[in-house]
Amino acid sequence: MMKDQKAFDPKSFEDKIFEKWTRQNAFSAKVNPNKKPYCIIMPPPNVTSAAHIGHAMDGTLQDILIRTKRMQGYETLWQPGTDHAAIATEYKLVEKLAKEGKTKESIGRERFEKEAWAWYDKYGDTIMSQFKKMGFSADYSRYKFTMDSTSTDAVLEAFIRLFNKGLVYRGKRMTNWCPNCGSAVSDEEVEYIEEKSHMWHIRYKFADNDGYIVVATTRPETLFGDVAVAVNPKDKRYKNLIGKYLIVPLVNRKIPIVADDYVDKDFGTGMVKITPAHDPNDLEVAKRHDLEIISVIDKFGVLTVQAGEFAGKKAIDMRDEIVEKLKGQKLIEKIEDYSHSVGHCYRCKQAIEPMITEQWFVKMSDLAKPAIECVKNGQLKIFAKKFEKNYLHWLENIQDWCISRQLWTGHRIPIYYCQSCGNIYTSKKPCNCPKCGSNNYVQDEDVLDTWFSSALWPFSTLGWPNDTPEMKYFYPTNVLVTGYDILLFWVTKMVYMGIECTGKVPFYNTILHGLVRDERGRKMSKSLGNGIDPLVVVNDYGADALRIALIKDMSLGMDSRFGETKLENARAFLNKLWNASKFVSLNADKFGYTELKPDQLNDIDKWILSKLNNLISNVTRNIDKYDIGVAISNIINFIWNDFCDWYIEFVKVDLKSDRATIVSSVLVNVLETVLKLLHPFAPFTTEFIYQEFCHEDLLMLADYPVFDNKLKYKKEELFIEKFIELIRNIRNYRNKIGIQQTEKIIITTSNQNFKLVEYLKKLTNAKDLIYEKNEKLEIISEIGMFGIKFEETKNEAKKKLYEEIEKVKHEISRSEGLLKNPGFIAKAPKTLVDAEKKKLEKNKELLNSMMGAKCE
RNA sequence: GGAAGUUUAGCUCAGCUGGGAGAGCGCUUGCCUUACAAGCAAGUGGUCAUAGGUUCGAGUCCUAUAACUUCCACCA
Repeated sequence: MMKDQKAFDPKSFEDKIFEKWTRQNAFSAKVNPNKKPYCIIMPPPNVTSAAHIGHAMDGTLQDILIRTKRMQGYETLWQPGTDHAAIATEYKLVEKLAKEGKTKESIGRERFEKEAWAWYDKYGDTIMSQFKKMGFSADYSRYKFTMDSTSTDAVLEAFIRLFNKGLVYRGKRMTNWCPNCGSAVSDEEVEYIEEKSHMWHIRYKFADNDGYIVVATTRPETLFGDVAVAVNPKDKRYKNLIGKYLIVPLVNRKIPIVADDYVDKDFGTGMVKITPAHDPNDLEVAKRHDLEIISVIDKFGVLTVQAGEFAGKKAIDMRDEIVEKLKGQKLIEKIEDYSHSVGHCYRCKQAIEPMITEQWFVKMSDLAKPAIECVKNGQLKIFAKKFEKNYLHWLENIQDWCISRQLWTGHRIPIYYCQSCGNIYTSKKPCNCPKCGSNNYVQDEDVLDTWFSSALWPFSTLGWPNDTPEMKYFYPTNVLVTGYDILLFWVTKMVYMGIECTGKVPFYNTILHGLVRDERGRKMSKSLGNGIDPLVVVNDYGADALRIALIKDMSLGMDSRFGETKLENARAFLNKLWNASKFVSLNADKFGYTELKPDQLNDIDKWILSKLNNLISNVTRNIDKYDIGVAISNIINFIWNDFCDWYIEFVKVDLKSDRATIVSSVLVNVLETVLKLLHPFAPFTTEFIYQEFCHEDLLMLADYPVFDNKLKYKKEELFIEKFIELIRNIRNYRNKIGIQQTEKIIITTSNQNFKLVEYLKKLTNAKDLIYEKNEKLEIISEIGMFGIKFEETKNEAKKKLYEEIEKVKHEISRSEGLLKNPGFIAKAPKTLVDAEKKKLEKNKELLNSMMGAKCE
């Protein structure tokens, strides 16, 4: 067991500990009216692939909160699940089928859906087993999936409610079309990428003479769809051209020159070709001028018959050929280099084609209002606060949400078209037309945007629309933890759908963390090959090291870097804890341990207990503020510095004395308390060590430590801090003058009342401490004057003393300057002025004694 | 074009409501001191991006500037 094991070896116990938790159902949540509920709904990872390091951080943060609250006596539910990610999954499935020489059409919708489910199950299982490896204490028995029956029921209910309220409508509008995915995508799913391209200046001849004008375009292949050329009405150059007609090159169609404010007369040539079928702005112009809409690119990105000889070929591939042809006809004025941003599908990275299609939309104006309000009035808080601006700005300017997707993966839209009477109706299950009773109906072919089901996730997982005990007890949930990158995609949707469907905000607090970048600060990506597999890390360093490395330097809303250095550091810390525990355990076996009795404690014991007590309040406060990185740093500093470097070193003295049982008891007490504080961060290691102390119960279900006023030993705490300073001074001093740490020295002091002799000797490696005044060198501390006996005076000693004197002199002049300043005396707080005066006095005394010390 | 964030030691980052610059890693020196060399002790290292301002006092508040990052919008 631990005592026989030289070093921390997480592989030897992690799986066993997890089994133990599982066997005791330690993760399971029940509706328990005797306890306060605390609930976190896990953001569902996409089933497109295994979990990555970002999920590891996201989950670690949630697990820390859940485990802390569980120990603090809340009934905690951490609700896990996964998301079907329609577009992304369909993309991967189609890719997979292509490798097998099939297409989705060739196997048909039914078989395709079967394939999809096999995929969902495979990755859902993979992700959950990864989460278990990382120690995430979610209630896996409640695993949900955005396509399972409960989620489907919620989706149908929500859709029908919105439809009946008139908040869902169908419209023929300009939408973002991904020719590669063969589907519309929402505004949020379009990613603008800066691309180097050209601006082609094309000549358009007049209909009635040989003259021409020049328009500039970045998309020459759309010219077949031109229905006008627009100029700004205020543009004097072209005023007399308005109303004249031009001929579209290559297709020889006659189009008018119109005037419209939309045109910027200073951009390009001040003339814009209007292609309403493939540009949202052009469409607006066309509407104003009652122009025809000519579609030249179809759903596959292929040119239509309108493109004449180019029809049937991919529009993007034909660009150069079209330009060549124009060149041949001397219709190209010039070609400029030009870089502009082009919309791309965020999944498949192909260029988006704006296209007029018929889609279903959710009307946003009414839904957005309460979602804005709840953040403004503080009902819903966003951490870090800076993101509230983004959130509000987004919702205040939101456009209607396109929710239909031309895919087979996802929830099929519950809309039916009666073939007999033309009625359009919605229903949870296929049913005869409610208007004419006909059974001749068809369901809409499209599926819903994945985010439609994700938007319902905080309550669909709890059983909504049914009035389940879970809904009553756990909803609204307490906190949502996710990356700031999906604040606008997802968080906003959950809020307005939550308020619309349940009348309540879905969660009170939102924590937004940053992205995990690689050690050099680069985004992790497949193309760079710098991605890190969490399971590989768990295998190499252990789950707890992974967790600590991920969150230690994290601050909310900021990207963080991650790599070997941090992992090694985290593992070193756990190894330190391991060895400290071994030390405590060995001594506990040898000397036993009891309840602490205050009258048996000396100043050093009180010091560590008081420090521990402070730690409890700091950690608790920081976790409540979601300063998770600060909280873990507090704990690490306490364990490594206060407990290991000082307290354990101090008590090595006591363990050889009749105080052995007393300090052994303090050691056990401090260790167990700190294990509890650390448990949410490093669950495996702490649980394992705790079990080594022969506990029947689980650490993860133990009571969380609370600040205890009785353990506040302010005086002793300060005194020992001074004592530690003294030891540091002596070590520093002897080091500077070249007496090695291993070499025994004799310390002298004039402080007859000094009681901590044995500790001082042990920690400075002194042979003896003798009472004697007027040493060659004096070390001043508030505890007294100490010196080191030398056989010879050394030059370094003189130098050192000189340096010290200079330092004190500097301090004196600083204090004097400050105290001479009338403004400071008048306006600074009294306590500060008094403290400064005291400091001055003390330093003057110190200087005197130093000047008195002689170096021969 | 609009907005937000960042800028502190060689590197990664802390620094709460303004009151003497911090940690870890790295580096230097000395140590296997019977829990731990994944360790111990000591040390080196910063005009807190720049310029102004408010204040008795500014890393901290205000105003500009610069660099980097991100989000939003997008003019053909």
